This record gives sequence, C-alpha cells and structure tokens, in this order.
Amino acid sequence: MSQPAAKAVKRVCMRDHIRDILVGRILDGTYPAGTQLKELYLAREFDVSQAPIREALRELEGSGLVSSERFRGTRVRGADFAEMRESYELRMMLEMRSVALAAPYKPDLLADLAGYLREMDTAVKADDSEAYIDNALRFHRRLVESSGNRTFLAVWDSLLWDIRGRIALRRLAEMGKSLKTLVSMHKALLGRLRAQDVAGATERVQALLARVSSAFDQNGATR
Amino acid sequence: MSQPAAKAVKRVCMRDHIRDILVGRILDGTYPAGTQLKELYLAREFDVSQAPIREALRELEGSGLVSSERFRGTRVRGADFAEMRESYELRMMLEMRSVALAAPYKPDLLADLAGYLREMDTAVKADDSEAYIDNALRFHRRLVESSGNRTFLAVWDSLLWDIRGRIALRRLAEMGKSLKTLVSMHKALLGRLRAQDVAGATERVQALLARVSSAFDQNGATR
DNA sequence: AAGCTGTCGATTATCGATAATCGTCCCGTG
DNA sequence: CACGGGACGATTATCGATAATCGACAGCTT
Repeated sequence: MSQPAAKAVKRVCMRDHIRDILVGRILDGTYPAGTQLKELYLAREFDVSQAPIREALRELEGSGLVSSERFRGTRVRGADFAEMRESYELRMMLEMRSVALAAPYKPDLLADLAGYLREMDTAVKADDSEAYIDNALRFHRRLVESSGNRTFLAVWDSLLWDIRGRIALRRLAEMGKSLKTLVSMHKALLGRLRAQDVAGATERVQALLARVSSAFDQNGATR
Repeated sequence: MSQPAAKAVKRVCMRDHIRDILVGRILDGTYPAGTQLKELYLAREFDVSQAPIREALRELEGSGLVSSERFRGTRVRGADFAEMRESYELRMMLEMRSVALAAPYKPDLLADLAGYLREMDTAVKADDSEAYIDNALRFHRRLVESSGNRTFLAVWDSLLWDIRGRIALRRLAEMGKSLKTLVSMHKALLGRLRAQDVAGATERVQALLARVSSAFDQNGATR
C-alpha cells in the first residue's frame, strides 16, 4: 500500500508517479465518483504504456479508492456515507485501543503531538483546512503508531484517512461546524495524555472521532 | 515443466488462477519464507507472459503475503510471531465489537453458526484439522458479517485468516493443545448467543481468540 | 591489500501489439 | 411492436520483446 511519506525527488518508478497523480485528481474532484478510468486513454495522456497505468490502478483498487470489474473497467468509488460511518467506527476502536496500549506516554510522543497540535491551531486561525487536516492526521497516526502494534498502523493507513478526512471536513464545514472545537478537543486529549490519564484520554478520543463521524449521520445532527 | 492445472477450470482471468496457486504453495511450504518469486521464471512455468504474474504478485503483496523491493524482486514474507499476536489483537477487537453490534441475534445467524460448529465438531473427531479450520473461519467470518459493518468485514478478510489460522493451529498442535477445547469453547459461545447474552458472548469470543493467539506467545504457554 | 570504476549477468519495469471480452446496435422474425 | 442473433466498436487482459536497474566481480590505481 501507499506510504504516507512521498519521495519528493526523482521517481524511478512510473507507476508511483501516476498513482499519486490519480489520487490527487480523485481528491480534488477532477475525477468525480463513477468516472471510468480508461487505461489506454490514461496511457496516452501520461505518454507511457498501458502496463504502469494498470499497476497504478490496481494499487488504488487495493486501497478502495476505485473498484474494477473484469473486462468492464475501473471506476472511481463514491463516498458512501453509511460506509464512512462504519469506517469511523473502526478508526475509533483502533485509536481508543492505541491510547490504552501506548501508556505510559513518553515525552517524545507528547512532544510530537504537541507540535502537530500547534500546527493545527495555526492552520485553523489562518482558515487553512488543508493544513489542519494534514496535521490532524499526523497527530492521529502518531497515536496509532505509538501503540506499537504494526497491524493497527497498517490497517489505519489502509483506510485512507487523508481522503475520508477531507470529505468529513467539507461536510462539517457545510454543517456550520467550526474546526475550532476540534482543536480544543485535541487540546483536551493531549492534556489527558500528559496527565497519563488513560481512561480520560480514551474518552476524549472517542468524543473527538464521534464528532467528526457525525458528518456522516443521516440528518447531519450531532445530537 | 508445464502445469496441468492450467486446464482444470476455465478461468477468465489468468492472474486469479495464478494467485490462488501461489497462495497454495506459500501455504503448504513449497515456497518457504524468504523465497524469491522470479517473474519470468514463474511465467515460463505457467506458460503465460510476465504481466499476469506481476499482477498476481502485486495482489499478494497487497495482502501482506509477500513483499517486494523495486528492481530487487518479490520475496515470501515469513510468519513473525510478534506480528501474529498483534494481528490477533485486532481480530479480537473486531469480533468482540461485532458480537455487540450483531445483537439481537437472529435465528438464521444462529442456525448458520450451529451448522459450522457441527462441521467443526465432526472434523475434530475425524482428526481433520483442515476441515476444522475451514469451518471455524466460516463461523468467525459469519460473526463479523452479522455486525453489518462492511469495513469490519473488509478488514477481517484482508488479514488472511486462512493463512494465519493454519499457522496458529500447527503451533497449537505442536504445543499439544487439543482442538477439542476450542470446539467446546465455540459451543459455549454459541450458547451465550442463543441466550442473547451480549456480555457473555463477548467474553467468550475474547477467551477463545486469546487461546488461539497464545500459540504465538514467546514461551508458548497459555499461562 | 584497499579503494575505485566499469562491465556483465540476472531480474524487474516498461513498451507496442494482439487476443479476448463486454455492451450495443442493427436486423430479421414472430 | 417486442424479441433473439450476430457483427461491431470500445476496452481490458495478455503477449513477446526491449530498456532500465541492481549486485557482483574483475582490473586498475595507489
């Protein structure tokens, strides 16, 4: 699966390059849900052969971004709200358990989280939701990483939170919910972690993700 | 030498066929951990081109069975016991939560589980561990499926329990642990489900998986 | 002998072309 | 007019061949 850290420089591998471009286009709406990604068409556009396109598409399929049927092509998968909620339920479990496993919380973990939180705060004040989400994801991924459970991290990564998160944020914005609340919830969480309060921290993680997940409730209400 | 299996069933898709064969070989030890799977070599053996081999390998990579480095080939990944234990922790979370979500337990679910359990019982009496594990996996997968959470099921599926389970069973056998205990634990679980006892059932699921997971404890002791 | 450099063999990544498959449209039939 | 049968176009799956890359080793320099 794709790694969070992308090599900025010289790509030795066409398919990685293509994959990243395709992910970008799906994210920014160039390819809306349902768009068929035709191999030869893309091959011509990127001036490569069909092979690297196929491999990139298969990689996207593995991460659930697109789905393909035999001989019938590959299409961009839409954001199914019910499925979103379900995936947030899993994420909640993963992160809550991670908070328990990560205890006691080491200074370098706390320092990292504090750094991300600071960036989140700055981003929200600058009304830069892209920067907010980038750092929020780093924050949460770091939490899962600190559990020491590689399977947790692999599954967390596989769920493509950079995509789901952006959709959630857009929804929350549409619902008029401010990111400021999320930042303060993260602050509270970090406070509990600093106090080595496992139960408290777990509770905050749950509350936090429940709030984000509420973007996908049928009526859109937080209740 | 060419493979007679190629003619067995009319596969529309070579890569699926090849993938299944490769999985089988990794499972039965034909390809021990660390074996390099060379594309052209396999291509000649299966009498196909390199392309479908590559696609099959990439699929295996996606499910963690093998890992590949750029230009350095694809190798069979070994069974890391620590990682096994970690994956069982996730499985435990998934199944415990599924038991909670699936309530109240419908008659058709209970009937399916009872059917699988019967097969498990028969298999153990016939000392057929293959049949046991097949049905045990059906039992557990059905449980996760009944949660109604598609993400849960997708993640559960992605963890390749047919492989991990077999390894666990082999270990348990080496440790002299009988499958009979596992069958009776499943019986107890089904009893709790029939009684609509969510807490009790959850507890049994945990105990059950903990016992299997113990195959990967450092010393091999159940404690 | 240690270090550097260039070449070679093995293997993967990519190419350009062909075969297989699916959906559709046209046509004849009832 | 509804309906099945085949030809066609579009697209994917696979092929056979070539280019790119890596690891190792030999030969040269010091």
